[in-house]
Amino acid sequence: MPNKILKSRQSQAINCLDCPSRPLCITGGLVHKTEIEEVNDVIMNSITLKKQKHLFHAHTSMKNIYAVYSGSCKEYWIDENGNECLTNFYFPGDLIALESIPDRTNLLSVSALEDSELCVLPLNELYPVMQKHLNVLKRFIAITGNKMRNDRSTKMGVTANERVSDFLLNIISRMLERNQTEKNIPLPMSQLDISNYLGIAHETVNRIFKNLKDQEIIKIENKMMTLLDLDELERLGRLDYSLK
Amino acid sequence: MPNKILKSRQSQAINCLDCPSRPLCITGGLVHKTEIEEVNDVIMNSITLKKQKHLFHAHTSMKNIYAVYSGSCKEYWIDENGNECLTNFYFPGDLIALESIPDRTNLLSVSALEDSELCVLPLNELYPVMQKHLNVLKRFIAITGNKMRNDRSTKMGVTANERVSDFLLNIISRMLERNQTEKNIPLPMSQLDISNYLGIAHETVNRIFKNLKDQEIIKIENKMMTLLDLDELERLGRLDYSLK
DNA sequence: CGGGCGTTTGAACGTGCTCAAGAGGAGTGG
DNA sequence: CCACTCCTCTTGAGCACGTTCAAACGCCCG
Repeated sequence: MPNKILKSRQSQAINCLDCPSRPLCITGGLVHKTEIEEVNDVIMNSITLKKQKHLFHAHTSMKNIYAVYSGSCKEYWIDENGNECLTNFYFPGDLIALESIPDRTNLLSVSALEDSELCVLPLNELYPVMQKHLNVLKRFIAITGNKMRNDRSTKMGVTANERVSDFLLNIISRMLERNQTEKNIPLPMSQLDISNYLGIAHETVNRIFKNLKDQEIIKIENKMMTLLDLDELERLGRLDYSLK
Repeated sequence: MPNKILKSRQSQAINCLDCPSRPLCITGGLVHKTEIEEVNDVIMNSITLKKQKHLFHAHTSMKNIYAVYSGSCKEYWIDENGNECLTNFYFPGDLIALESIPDRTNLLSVSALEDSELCVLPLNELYPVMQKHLNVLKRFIAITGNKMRNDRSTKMGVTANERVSDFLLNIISRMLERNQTEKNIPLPMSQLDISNYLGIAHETVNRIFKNLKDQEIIKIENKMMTLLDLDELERLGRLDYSLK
């Protein structure tokens, strides 16, 4: 696994208490300082991951879960024809590898969409903290529930237009949670990634993006999206994210 | 909520220790009798649910999770056009309402596909057992991970043939886990349910079923499926369930 | 400066949808 | 117990959306 640098977390001044993504992450909603600090103590290391480098590959063993501190990642597998099938995108505050817990095996690969930093949470050290602090236990289980909801919600659309609109609404909703404004939505993944995620030809994704831009519903330049007409985008999709 | 009968669990002689679905359910893998018994003690009641009756409706508050003891359920929501969008099927040993934990709100409805029995697990009473017994905590989190994997795996196919094949492979794999033989796979849901689940026209589902039957890959009669040619079904799908 | 990736656009084909209609089966009420 | 209704399953025909194939361009990165 080249280009992956492990650093002691202390030396980087990364700390849950002043992490901007804390509300979304595992210490989100916790009020007692001791609870937060005990989770923070579990996270000894962080990983710096250069663009396109892998956090882990499919069919490897898993010991840690990871929290995105900065940047973004994609999760995928390679099918029998060599196609890259994307299963998820991860942004700051998201936990990676929750799926790998049952048999401690990664069934999917994860790589960075851009230069990223990730916090390392050794699973075996996290369990005792959950046992000691009910609020940490509740928080962790709530996060797994939120992931189930999020994973479900992005692929319900039937037509290509619905799927792309729902995808954008999902990204927008997650970015607004992360204190981005609607003029400032990062889209770090390529259109090809989006097509592989949605199970749609990349030409179709491109044409739908063009339509959305021509109709002045969104604007995209330099991997950043500006939302111009939320009402119309919600009308095109099937989901209600209640973004108002 | 008509036709829903709550009984004291004791009076029904339903007990985790001799439940046939225990290996798949929350006490699966546990070896210490005290652990199993303390989980069992949390489950005071079971629910008898007649076919088509609801366990709960969307937009209601949630206090319990449910374990299917017998029968089967479907989970769905109604979109703005009144279409029933199926999100999951639940079989004996499966836990229902894990998604509802974050905000204690059901976003989806669940109803019975056939007469069913469900065990009621009050969430607030389950937390202390997880805190006390590391193995119960690990088991619960493993189940959430398994659900994430299962939810993901059924909708990756792009073509209608792939989606139907993957759906059948998923059902078969879950039924073999439940000690069914490949000559004896229950399909309690209607073709309409399957089409609503897969996001495919029900006519298309029917035609693909007809092809699978004509090619002697499967046989279906009276809501029971017989698997005749696993190799061919796996070739048609995209997933590898390694069912051999 | 060259190569490769990502994006854009066009044209033709084909899968799967829509609409329509009928048969079979289960459940309900008289 | 039968008749009626509704739901599910089945099959056909035409159409449309999205794919596939092809080609060209811009741009990032080495």
